[in-house]
Amino acid sequence: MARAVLGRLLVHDTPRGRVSGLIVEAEAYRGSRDPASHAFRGPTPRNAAMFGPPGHAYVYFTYGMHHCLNLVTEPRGRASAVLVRALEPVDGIRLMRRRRGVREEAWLARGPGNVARCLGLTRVHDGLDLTRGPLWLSDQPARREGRRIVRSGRIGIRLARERPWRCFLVGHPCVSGPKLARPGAGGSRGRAAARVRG
DNA sequence: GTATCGATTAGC
DNA sequence: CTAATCGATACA
Repeated sequence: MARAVLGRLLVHDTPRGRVSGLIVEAEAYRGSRDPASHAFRGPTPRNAAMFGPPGHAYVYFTYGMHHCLNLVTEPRGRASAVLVRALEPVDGIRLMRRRRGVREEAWLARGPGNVARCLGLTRVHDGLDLTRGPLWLSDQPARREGRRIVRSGRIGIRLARERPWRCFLVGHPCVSGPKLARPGAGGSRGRAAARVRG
């Protein structure tokens, strides 16, 4: 599913307008057999949506300040989800800029915390049915602009990081990751290269 | 009850 | 590299 959602349009319609973007990076998290998954130790109030029906959202709050969006992918009772790590902004770019305080389009929805911020998502949206809106995935065919899909280890976790369940569109400017130098973020070249190698 | 850490980010 | 900042988790 992490591969399958790449190039698909993710939309959030609200009174403030429509914001949307093409998914360009996603990570799979599996339940009971994935130590990195929030569902590894069984159901809790926080991860309940992961155990719910597929096609719903799992939105969690972390580091005391960020929200992250997952798409639940397996039948009720079997926890599994895909973390949306980056979008190519399509609709509502003005609103995204306002929410992020950033001008550059490629930075708006790079990283899972920024994806949720751009889309205006919080725990309120946890459990929403993605087939009914206002948060939904477009039926339009994937727009991958001819880019190849590759996999890598997952980012930002301690356990089971080697599992190749991060998928992204090669070379897409909106993809996150340690190999990308952010303008103004000096001196991370050597360390970043080492991390990519590992 | 307290201590620690996190599917992150921005800034130095 | 670290601060920010708070809910979840582990453990006494």
